[in-house]
Amino acid sequence: MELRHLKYFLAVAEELNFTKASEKLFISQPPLSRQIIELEEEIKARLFIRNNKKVELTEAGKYFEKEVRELFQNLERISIKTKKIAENISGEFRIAYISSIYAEVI
Amino acid sequence: MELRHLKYFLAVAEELNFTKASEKLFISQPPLSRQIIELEEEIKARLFIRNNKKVELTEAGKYFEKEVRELFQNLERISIKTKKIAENISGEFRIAYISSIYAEVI
DNA sequence: TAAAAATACTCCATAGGTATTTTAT
DNA sequence: ATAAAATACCTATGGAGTATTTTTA
Repeated sequence: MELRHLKYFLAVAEELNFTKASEKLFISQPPLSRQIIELEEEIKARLFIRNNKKVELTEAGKYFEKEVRELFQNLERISIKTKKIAENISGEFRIAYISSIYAEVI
Repeated sequence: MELRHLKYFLAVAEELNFTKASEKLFISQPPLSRQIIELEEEIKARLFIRNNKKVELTEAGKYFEKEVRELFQNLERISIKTKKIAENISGEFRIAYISSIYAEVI
């Protein structure tokens, strides 16, 4: 499983239409279908019902969507905070340096 | 960013040695180094210090490791529960079917 | 019969491999 | 002098595209 699978899943869960979701993702429909099938095979759970012309989320799919949305939000939050920590380290260093009576602005 | 990047990051964070981590991941060292650099570029934070022969986590890297570990645990939990829900749905259906007075064991 | 998903292939981008260089002790 | 990461380049797996078939309402 890769984040790609999860991202594609969210697009289909939102559009409930593989063709529309593929356009939104700027890929064609067949690879999108394949990635979703791969995901369903990997987690061993059917996520969509493609019975009656319209695509629906299964109960498992509904749960998965909610959780995967949170997971992406988490990842975003983690990435931003990691960047902030990296900046703060150099930030603190810069302040300490400037606060020296020998400091020059460079 | 893909889960691959995060998985590789955790391996290096654990081994603190790119060569050993690459062996553990069954890939060679150069692609591992590249994937880690890609990750650092994407989140715009240096995760490792490769100064003095030994690899160390930066402060940002330490935070990122902790959070990414949790993220993977979450993903595992989500996947398992999704599978359980999918099984329960068919499980309930089977019970409902068998409970019918017309039911046959098939 | 029409709209959309699945299948069958082809192509190509990039993950991964090999060889080598750089770096730091 | 050595151990390990980075760089350069090559290979090949699998993600994405195109054409077509299948499905079901």
